[in-house]
Amino acid sequence: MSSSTNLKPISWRGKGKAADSADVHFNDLNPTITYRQLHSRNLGVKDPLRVIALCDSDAFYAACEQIRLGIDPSRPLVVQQWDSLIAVNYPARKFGITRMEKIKEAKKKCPELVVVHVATYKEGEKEPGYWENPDTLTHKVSLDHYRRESMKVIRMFQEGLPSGEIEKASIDEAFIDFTRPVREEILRRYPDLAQVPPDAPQGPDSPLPPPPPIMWNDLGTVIPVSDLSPESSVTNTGEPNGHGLPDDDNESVDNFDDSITWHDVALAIAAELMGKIRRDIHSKLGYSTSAGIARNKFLAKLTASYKKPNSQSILRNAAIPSYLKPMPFQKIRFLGGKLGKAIAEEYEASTVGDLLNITLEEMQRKFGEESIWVYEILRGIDRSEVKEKSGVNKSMMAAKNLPNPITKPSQGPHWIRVLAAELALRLREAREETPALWPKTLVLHVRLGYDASRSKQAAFPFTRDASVDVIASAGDKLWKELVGADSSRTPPLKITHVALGFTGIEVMEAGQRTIAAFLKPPSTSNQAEGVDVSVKRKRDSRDDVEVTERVVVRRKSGSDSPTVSPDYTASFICDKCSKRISLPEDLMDDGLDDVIKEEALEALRVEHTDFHYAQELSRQLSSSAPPRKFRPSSGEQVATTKKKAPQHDGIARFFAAK
DNA sequence: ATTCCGCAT
DNA sequence: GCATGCGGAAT
Repeated sequence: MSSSTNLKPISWRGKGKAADSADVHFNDLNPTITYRQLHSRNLGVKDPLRVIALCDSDAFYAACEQIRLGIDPSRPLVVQQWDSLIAVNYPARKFGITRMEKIKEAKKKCPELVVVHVATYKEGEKEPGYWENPDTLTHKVSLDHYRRESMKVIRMFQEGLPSGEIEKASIDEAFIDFTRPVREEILRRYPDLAQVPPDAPQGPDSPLPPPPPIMWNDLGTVIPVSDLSPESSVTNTGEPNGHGLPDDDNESVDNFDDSITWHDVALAIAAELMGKIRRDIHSKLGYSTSAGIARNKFLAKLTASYKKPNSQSILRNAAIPSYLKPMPFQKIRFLGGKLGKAIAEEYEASTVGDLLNITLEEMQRKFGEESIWVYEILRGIDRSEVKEKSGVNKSMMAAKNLPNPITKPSQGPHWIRVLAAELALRLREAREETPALWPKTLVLHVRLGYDASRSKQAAFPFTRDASVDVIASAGDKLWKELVGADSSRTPPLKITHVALGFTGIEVMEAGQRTIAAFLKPPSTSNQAEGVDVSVKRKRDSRDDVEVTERVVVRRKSGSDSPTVSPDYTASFICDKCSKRISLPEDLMDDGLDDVIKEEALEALRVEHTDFHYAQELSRQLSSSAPPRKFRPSSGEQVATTKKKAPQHDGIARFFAAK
């Protein structure tokens, strides 16, 4: 009722401004493709040959455990977290087992069910493990294994598609932009199309010749053009199907061969490529996947759920209207929540078809300007791009609900230590992949009693060896600031949730990365020893310039006396800033090859020069964007910002000897 | 910077 | 539910 009035419209995801819906392009399901369009490279979301796929793993957590334990994939298996289930594989679904069910019930439905409890951190342990009887009072869930497996899958996408953009959308799914690889393949298969025929009536703007016929048979399930039954898209039969790929079958392979378009050819090629990668993933890693292939992200996502598990579905443009019409719109991404509910109530609607006669103006009046996004989605239009996200998250959080709430401030450090152990491990592993990964801040969240929650953040020291101790003590400090140390307080302390996390995690770019490549990775076996090079960033009040101090911290772990004055042999003096620029000292010990040192020094020199150049640019330029290599990876600009120096002004900063 | 919210898997 | 992750917005 009135609750729908003050609804915050969902965020506008498309880049551009709101479309004039007279933008015929997106409405045209059968555009004529010209040579110019085929040869063009940068049509973006308006590319008439755009092809996007969404590929996700079937019951991913369950599959992870099944593979880890070498269990026959046809056996019913669930993943348990405390008393409930967080994943149910397809064989188990056949017994009617669902998530959000108690293990008791599940076992009753299927006595031979394999139940695996998710790994947990035990207090004091540095690594998670699969313990006998994990207790929510003393243990903390670890999803590390799933993250690691997820990365393996993502890597296979990336390797299988050097020219395609990959957006990791969640732990078990990724969007893939096939537009470019498909175009390359079209030109490879039909080389004649590379040239505009001399007799083409309108030169490059002439339409392509008629497309070749398509053999869909092994490419996946083609969503039929005329099937109006909602059942087909909703039901999940959960066929027994642990084994081979592909299992796709087309009920109606061909009652549309005369209507084949070049976009269908593009879809078919994408399906071929997608199938190859999926088979590869299955044979190399063991995971079965499902994919949807269509002209944009939203349709790809919807299409992926057409048939699961272990299959792929293809949505031809011609089938879009009939596929969408009976679709319950609350299944659509971003319409699963409040907005979807409000719309359903407002118009007493449940399917996309029910909403098709609501005009744009009407919707905007009720739900705000931005509901054009909804209006378009209902018509199969989605202008959002596949944004390259290789899997390095911008934040990393470890959280714990406390069924047994903390009542005394002194209990904080215990859980903080557990969370810190997880963060340390995760950061270390992330850096095995991407050495040049640097978290900027550490945040501590706590929830008090019912609803109130507070958080506190602080800069995290720049250190390559972010050990449990470093993280935990930084966390403890935040805890003190947040909770205080006094155990006597007005409303008695009652903390039901603690979370510790890194934010602002960034990958160093080009020049910087070359340096990072030379950094010795922290010893994985014994990370308690070693030298931390941390840097304090301080503001110099006088001239508003950032100064840095180099701080060498020696960690405990028995043995050795602190080494304090490193011997800087490999260094140079920059004639621009007349600073001595040195290689990190830990590169200098353990008899590193001189040649390598030289290369590292050279990389450092290049990087340092780049740094000055970037500064130069940021001073001079105001209009044009800086070259990519000088931009922080997260996308904030360097050149256009008012700040005196780019955020990563440097590794130089960290390595410059005073 | 902090505190929310809402969305999603 | 739980454990995450993301982005936006109000303060």
